[in-house]
Amino acid sequence: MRMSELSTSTGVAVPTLKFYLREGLLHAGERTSPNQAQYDEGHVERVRLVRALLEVGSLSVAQAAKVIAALDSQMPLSSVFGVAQRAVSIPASIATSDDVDADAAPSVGATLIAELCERRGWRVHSNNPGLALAARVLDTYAALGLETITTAVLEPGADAAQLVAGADLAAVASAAPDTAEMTRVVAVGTVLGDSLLAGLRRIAQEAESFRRFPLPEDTPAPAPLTAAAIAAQLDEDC
Amino acid sequence: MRMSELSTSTGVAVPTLKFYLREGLLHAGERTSPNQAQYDEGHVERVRLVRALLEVGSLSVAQAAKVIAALDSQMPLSSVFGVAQRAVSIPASIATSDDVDADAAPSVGATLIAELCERRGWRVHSNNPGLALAARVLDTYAALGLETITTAVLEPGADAAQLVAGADLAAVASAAPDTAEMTRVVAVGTVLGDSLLAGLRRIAQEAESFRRFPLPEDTPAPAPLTAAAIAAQLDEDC
DNA sequence: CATGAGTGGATACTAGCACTATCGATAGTT
DNA sequence: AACTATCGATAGTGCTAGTATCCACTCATG
Repeated sequence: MRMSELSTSTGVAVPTLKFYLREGLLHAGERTSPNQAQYDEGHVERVRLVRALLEVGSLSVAQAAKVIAALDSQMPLSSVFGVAQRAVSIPASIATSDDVDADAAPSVGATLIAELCERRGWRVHSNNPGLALAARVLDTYAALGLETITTAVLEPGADAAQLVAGADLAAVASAAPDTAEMTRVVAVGTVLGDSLLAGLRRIAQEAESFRRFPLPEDTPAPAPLTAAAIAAQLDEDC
Repeated sequence: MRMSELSTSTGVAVPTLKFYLREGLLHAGERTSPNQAQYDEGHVERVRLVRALLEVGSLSVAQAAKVIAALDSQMPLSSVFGVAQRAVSIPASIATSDDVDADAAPSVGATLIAELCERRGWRVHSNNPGLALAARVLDTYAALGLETITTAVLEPGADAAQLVAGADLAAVASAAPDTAEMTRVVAVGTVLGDSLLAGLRRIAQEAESFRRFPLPEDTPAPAPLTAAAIAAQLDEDC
């Protein structure tokens, strides 16, 4: 398979493929001569994976490159988990707000999260990116004077997280063991799982809101949901 | 309060504040003369909210502007919910993959999601952005040949979503009713909640992974977690 | 009341990101 | 031989989120 064929069969433009090659998102094809190469199904699959990470997982090219590198090197599964987790984390770097109290207290959020882990017996390394991510959100709630959200949401959120994490691990276990599929499940599941969960949350929010605040009976209930209606949404931007 | 004071008390540079004014993220100050204006606590709060949406919620300026506009207009709560939900949605626009079968079947993901809602009695409008978001992720799993993830994760994910959604609504209910705080809770909770959940998920994943695959007993267990260790992570980039 | 820092507003510029276009020297195809 | 396609390199594009600069003005201070 030549590059143009790779292009047409993935729907990605040739210059973009070259770009991915440069950036290490796509491994080089097999050389047949100094300036000619052959690509195969593996490349097609790889491109699809890359597009999934970029478009659906909304990773940056650099982040995706890290995930890809972790897949390619024969890393232990646990490391792939870590890399995938880290890839999705946010650049961070909130400017240390100058006016705020500078006493050495290590931020409300950090304390709450540490306590949460303690309470639940969650053993994690202190470099787990989720710790900082969650702590920052809680700090932000506090900074906005909305700690009411924290109290209402933290415990149920932890329950939910535990539930999903169990399923995540089950997904890994259900993959053909020892194969490359296993690492792909870890990477893809970790990266795209956030989006899936976010989507389900939005649906559940609206459903729950209808449950709690039923419409006045004269308002028409939302039309029953069809797959076609959802598919229609897939074709347009927001 | 003048602009420079607003700047120092929020840690945001003056030109950036001007930029936010231009983009409608920040309402104009009270004029005292043709080219002079006064700002107050409301502006400080607003800037903090904006920074939270941008940095922690990682919204774009345009998305944040929509959320802000929803807060400012006296919208019904339910609409604010919708706007906030929509603001977090992803640009979408996956190129309709040319090679894939073009029979009118409305995508695996859409079908799965529609069935899920049916099964659980979730009543939602078909324009709920979560529907397309979740459906797209499922489609991506399928396109990558990883429907094993779907089967392992969809139901627990829905359980988790229900749990969080309940808490989200409880958070709204716990805010002082009728005040502007309520709408702020909706907006902030919706936008930042995704990040919180993502963080908790990463923590739970690692904890669960330790639970399922205990370390060989010679490996040292991770050091017990302290708030300070988490706070340390907050200060660096990835 | 002069002076200099600060202000609002407009316009222009910048860095980073994810491509996209073009070029020259080959290589395969007809 | 003619023509298209390819590799690799370099340069350019469009978008986003700010920065920087300029201007006319104004306010606080000396």
